[in-house]
Amino acid sequence: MKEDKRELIREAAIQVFSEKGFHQARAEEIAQAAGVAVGTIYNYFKSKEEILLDIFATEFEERKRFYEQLRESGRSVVEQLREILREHFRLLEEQRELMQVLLRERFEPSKELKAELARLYRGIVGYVEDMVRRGVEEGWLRECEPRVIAHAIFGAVEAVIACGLIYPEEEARRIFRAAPKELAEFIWRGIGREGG
Amino acid sequence: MKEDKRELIREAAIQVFSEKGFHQARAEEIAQAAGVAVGTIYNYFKSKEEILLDIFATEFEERKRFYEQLRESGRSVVEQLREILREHFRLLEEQRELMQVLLRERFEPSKELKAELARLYRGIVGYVEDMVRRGVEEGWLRECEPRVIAHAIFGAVEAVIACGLIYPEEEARRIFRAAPKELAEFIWRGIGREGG
Amino acid sequence: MKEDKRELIREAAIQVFSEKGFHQARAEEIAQAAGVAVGTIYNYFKSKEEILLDIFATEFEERKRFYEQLRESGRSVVEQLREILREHFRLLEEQRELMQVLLRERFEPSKELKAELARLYRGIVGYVEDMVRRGVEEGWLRECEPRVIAHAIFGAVEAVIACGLIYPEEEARRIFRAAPKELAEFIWRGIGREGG
Amino acid sequence: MKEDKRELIREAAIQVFSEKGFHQARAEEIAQAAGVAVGTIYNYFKSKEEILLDIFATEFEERKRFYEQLRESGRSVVEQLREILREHFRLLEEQRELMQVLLRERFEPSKELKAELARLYRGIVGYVEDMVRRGVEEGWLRECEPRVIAHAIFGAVEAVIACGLIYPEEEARRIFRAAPKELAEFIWRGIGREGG
DNA sequence: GATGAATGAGGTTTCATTCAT
DNA sequence: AATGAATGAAACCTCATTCAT
Repeated sequence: MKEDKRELIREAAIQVFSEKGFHQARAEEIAQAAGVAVGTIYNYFKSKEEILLDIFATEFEERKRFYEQLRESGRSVVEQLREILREHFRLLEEQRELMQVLLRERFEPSKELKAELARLYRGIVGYVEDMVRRGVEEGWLRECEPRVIAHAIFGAVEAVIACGLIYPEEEARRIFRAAPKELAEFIWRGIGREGG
Repeated sequence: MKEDKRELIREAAIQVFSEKGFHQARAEEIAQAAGVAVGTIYNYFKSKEEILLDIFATEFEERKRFYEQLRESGRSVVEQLREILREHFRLLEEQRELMQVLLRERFEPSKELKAELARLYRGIVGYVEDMVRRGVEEGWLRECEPRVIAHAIFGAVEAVIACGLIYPEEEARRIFRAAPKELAEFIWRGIGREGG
Repeated sequence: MKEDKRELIREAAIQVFSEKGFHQARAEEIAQAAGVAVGTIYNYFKSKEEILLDIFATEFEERKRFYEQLRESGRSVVEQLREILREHFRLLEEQRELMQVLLRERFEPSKELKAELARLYRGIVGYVEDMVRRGVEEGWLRECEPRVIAHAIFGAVEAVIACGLIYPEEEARRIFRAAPKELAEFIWRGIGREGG
Repeated sequence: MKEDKRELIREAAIQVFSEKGFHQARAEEIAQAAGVAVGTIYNYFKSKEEILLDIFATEFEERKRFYEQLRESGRSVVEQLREILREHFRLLEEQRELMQVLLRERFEPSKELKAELARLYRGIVGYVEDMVRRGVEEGWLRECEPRVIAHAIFGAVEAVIACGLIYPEEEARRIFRAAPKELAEFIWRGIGREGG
């Protein structure tokens, strides 16, 4: 019950942040979107910043679990990559607004958030990096700098996702339909063993 | 002379925006960084937003010229891609702060900026898209969705650049040294004709 | 039973008011200190202000009784004064926190409280004033303006008590030990008949 | 010019603080009383608290100078005491509102102010304490605890001054007229050498 | 053109009080 | 009677922008 209200506020915040961006989002708007009074927000979160941080933490926690399950699934690296892309774009369709927030506020430079966001972000990219490193060690992937490549992969995916912020609804949808296959191909060729 | 002062303010704004982010940057700070009074800023720019817009416009204008020259240089698509990456990372070293601003505020959703930024951004990616499309038509590149791939390329590069916001100075530099070659390889394999 | 709870809350309020002052004291803190829920406070008091008022009223009522008993005790004015000082400093040791509240919030100017506090305060000083007036009439004390002198006596005592708010614990205790005798001497010489 | 505005705001704050008390005084009211906009206050003071602190510091600085001049005036201790009382009551008539603020907010318990106010307050009482101590050493005053007596003197004076907060205007004025002589007598007898 | 003091709308957060359980 | 989550008015302070000098 108590957590329901907190969740309610978090969802409302995601919606408002995605529309206006973190700094433009007023506490009053979040409250309205959640159907509660302004004061109620502060019964569940210490500050507006804490809501954003909570959104990141929750989401990254979930991705972390996803990556860990994947890692232990015993599937091939190619399949793991495909799975990651599929999951990313599934989230994108289902939680478009959340994704927008994660994308936009990623580099939020306010002192208190910066360190924490960077930590969470690095954590996630770290999974891809590990995967690539193991792929190279096990001979599935060509020689490369796993950290650079991990960021490149992440960036490629995110940039395509960001089309949702840039192109009109219709065009965005067209892009998203083609994206998973295109990206998988692009990434696989980019790092796969020649002739693999 | 008149343009010197405007330029001075723009440079100062880049510096402050890169440190604090657009919304955290106070007009007073920009004025101080520029060595002028606050009022002076408003003799050259209508608002804080207009400075950001100007930064984007100027930078994108420059890139546009660069891409156009490149397109008419008659070089092969591979070489053009290499050249683009080289240029990107050159800018990154020389104008780290500017790049940070461009990255961070890209999705700035404020009403007035959004449309304009989207237009500028699409313009730039459009060049890569065109290049890829021609590459495919001319048989240099494999069959693909040029728009998706263009964004993927762009995103891959930007994500690696963004490492500068995430990793400590030392680590970032290490990444940047390896990045151009790694990325060129990644992208080229990703879109090149098999056996190309 | 009912009064026990009200008393419990009053005691808690004294403690919190003495630590933070009336305006800095939050209802939640008082509730916590009393070991009840916030709502319970409002079952016994109409408002936070009413608690403060009740603290003053209760305390002043008690002092009033003390002064009346003293007046009817038939003791000499000198002895009555000594008794008052003794009582004051006894209270100070026993109810340091209460005394701090009485001192600090005495001039609390909020509309509803002001008149009432002034009335209570004047009532108390009035006893000393009466005592001094009778002392003069009966020839025990020198000619003087009883009202001015009554306030002076009261002030002298309170200022010494206030040392507890100003000096560190240790120093305050040292002062308090010497205070009753010093003050009695000071006041007695100040208003006694010469050569008395 | 610049200091004029700061002074203007300080005066306005004294007026509002004296009417409503520090915590009840809203920044907006102070601004209105000063005939400036709210923001202007914050161009001259970091916070509302800083205004109060500034009022204390300025006033105490002035008193410090007064005490130091007095100390070096070579006058007898009796005369010095009379002079202090005269000055106190002169200020009271001229700057009734300021005195109310100094009295009321003296024990303000907010963390940041408390230490500073206590320091300033102790500084002032310290002068009286020194004077009494020298009086005792030089044989003008009877044996006593100078610190206790200094606070008693201060308190006696302040309590009489506080009548201005408690009694109606007319009655207060009547008290103030009699007060300096009465208090001087009271204090002098209280600490003077017998038969002095 | 340059200045920077003044402006005041607007934002976040607090907290006394209520009321359904 | 007791609870404590919800309320929302109110307060402090910020800062983009203006304009008289």
